[in-house]
Amino acid sequence: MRPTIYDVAREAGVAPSTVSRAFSRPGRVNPDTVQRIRAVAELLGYRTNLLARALPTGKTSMIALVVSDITNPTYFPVIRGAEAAAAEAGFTLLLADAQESQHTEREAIERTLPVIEGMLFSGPRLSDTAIRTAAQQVPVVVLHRAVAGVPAVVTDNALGMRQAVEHLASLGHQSITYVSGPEASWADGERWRAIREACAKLDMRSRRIGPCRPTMSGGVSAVADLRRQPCTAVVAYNDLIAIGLLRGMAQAGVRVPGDVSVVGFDDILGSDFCTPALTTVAAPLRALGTAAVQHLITQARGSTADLGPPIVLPARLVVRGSTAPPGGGQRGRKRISLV
Amino acid sequence: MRPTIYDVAREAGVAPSTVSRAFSRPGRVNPDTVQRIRAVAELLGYRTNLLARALPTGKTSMIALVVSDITNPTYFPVIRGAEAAAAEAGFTLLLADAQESQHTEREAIERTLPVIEGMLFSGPRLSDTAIRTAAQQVPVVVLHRAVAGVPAVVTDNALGMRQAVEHLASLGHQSITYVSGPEASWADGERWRAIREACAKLDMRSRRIGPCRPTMSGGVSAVADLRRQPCTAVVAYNDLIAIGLLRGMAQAGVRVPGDVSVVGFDDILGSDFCTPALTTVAAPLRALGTAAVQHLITQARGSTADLGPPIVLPARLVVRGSTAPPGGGQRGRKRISLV
DNA sequence: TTGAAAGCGCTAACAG
DNA sequence: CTGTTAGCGCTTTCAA
Repeated sequence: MRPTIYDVAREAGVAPSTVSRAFSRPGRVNPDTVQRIRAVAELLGYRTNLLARALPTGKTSMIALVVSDITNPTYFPVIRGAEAAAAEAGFTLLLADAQESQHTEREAIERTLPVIEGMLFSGPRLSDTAIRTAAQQVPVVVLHRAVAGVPAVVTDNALGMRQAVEHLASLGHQSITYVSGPEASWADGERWRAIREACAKLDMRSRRIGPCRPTMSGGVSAVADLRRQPCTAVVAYNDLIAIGLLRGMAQAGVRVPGDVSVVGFDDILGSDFCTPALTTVAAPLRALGTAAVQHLITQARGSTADLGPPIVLPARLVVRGSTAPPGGGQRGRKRISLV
Repeated sequence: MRPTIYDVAREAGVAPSTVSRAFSRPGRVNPDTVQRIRAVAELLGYRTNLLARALPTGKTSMIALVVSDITNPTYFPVIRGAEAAAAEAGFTLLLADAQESQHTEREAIERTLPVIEGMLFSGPRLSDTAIRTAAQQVPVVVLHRAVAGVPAVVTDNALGMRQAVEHLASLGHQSITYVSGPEASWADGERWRAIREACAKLDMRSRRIGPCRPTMSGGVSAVADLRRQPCTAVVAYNDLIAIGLLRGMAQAGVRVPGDVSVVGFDDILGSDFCTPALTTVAAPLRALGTAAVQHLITQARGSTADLGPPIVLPARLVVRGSTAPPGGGQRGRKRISLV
């Protein structure tokens, strides 16, 4: 059996409550006593049972991360960042996958709610109200999306897209086609708006096609649409779509970046494997995870819940091989980067 | 406040213990009473507090997955599979990252041990004895590695490598160079041995270079070694190395698969993005995760711990564009697959 | 089949 | 600063 505070108390010749104090608020105990208790505990291999502690206090040292679809490579860096930040703060991360289903997402909430001190939603499919309801029961932070009244951490989509547009402009492109993602997506709206505005400012034309499933095959099938109304530069909702475009174009004999330049969004793993390597707006995915966890823990432990506006993390353009001046033939090929 | 069994008991006009029974062993309660209790519970929005249940029973419905390095894309599908299987069985998954550090891995174990019903290790860096020690305290399943006396789920490395060798043989290659992974890796040993044996059987020569960090840059730097002793076919320890090789060779002006064929292992996300798309041994990553969780839960809930031999899951070769007959010049290019 | 009572390991008042 | 005394919400004997 695992030793308990009672075992330690007996060995150390103190009351159980003193042992408890020695671990939870060492300041309130005689330093010598703490020493002794620590020593005995060490000897016996005692470790406080977080579960038992949680019952009276409600402090479980656990937070849950609910991702809308664990299959989406975008979320992996987020998970990593969240895990790292949680571990650093002494928290354990529960991972739940909503599998793109509102029902499953609700289930996950119900199941973990009594066990956790806070909940992170990455790309939730839930309605704003559903999220607000959850937020009333437990501290919540939403990622990749802004929900009024709920703390959020998001990518600076506008900043990223502006850089993409400026990059294309500087290469000499006159117009941009945006291949949009899921219709209901908050991020999609933001990205498209940013492109339109940036184009307007630079006297470029902008056009939008889609919506398009945010997957590689979604991108492949968007190529047909794209060829119907040719253009020299396309920006995709995300990397998966962009890579699909690359694929589809290669098949169709369209050269990238010779005939058309392609820009992605996210900088997922693999966006530098493809040929040509993808020029893309790198979202601060890992940082999003860390920031969200920190925000959540502050909220959970801190007294006042002054949420403030969403935390916006900067995105930055990574120029690789898929963009070049219009009509540049093979010229862009040399840009393939090894990073 | 969340309703408790006491609230339900009062409303339903029964004793709290009866409510408890109604949920934990409905068989031992009058069906009508169960009905009534269920109804009241539903009405009040009661859900049993897993934490509180866990204290007296030790059944937390949680299992931990400790991955050696959450950064490694190989583990993504494993995590997915594990999460899915856990959720299906009504378990919640705790995720911990050992960050390639034995110390962190130990910490994770210590921290989660009292909270969980079982523990999964994916590619642990711990010694066999350390793992066995953990296995004495709580049900354990190890992935990607065989540890005597501890249940394990592994890839059929030999089967996979045999297919790779046969494929290369059928293309007409006479010898194979294996670019090995981390020295201490159990899987590396298995893979190299399988190649040697398969080559011997087919009258092919085999050679091994490395060890090599299992990363893309590891692969890039292995190219120098490779060029010192030219060959027509190379098999890499994993996809990351293989993709690095592709990169390094492209830079060095070596054509793949024209001048040399390359085969990877794992079939990670992105191995089909690269150019040429990588021929690789697809490890049953997702299945590994699911199987491990199922095995673990059986063990945790089942009475007798008859572990038996490791569960071995089949691997299969996925032929894409990076392999072709030796001296085939550009011939292989057409093989690029879209899948 | 049901109720009463004790306790899981820990914390949190409240005295001393 | 430390000991005593109640619980946290649930399960589990033990009687009835």
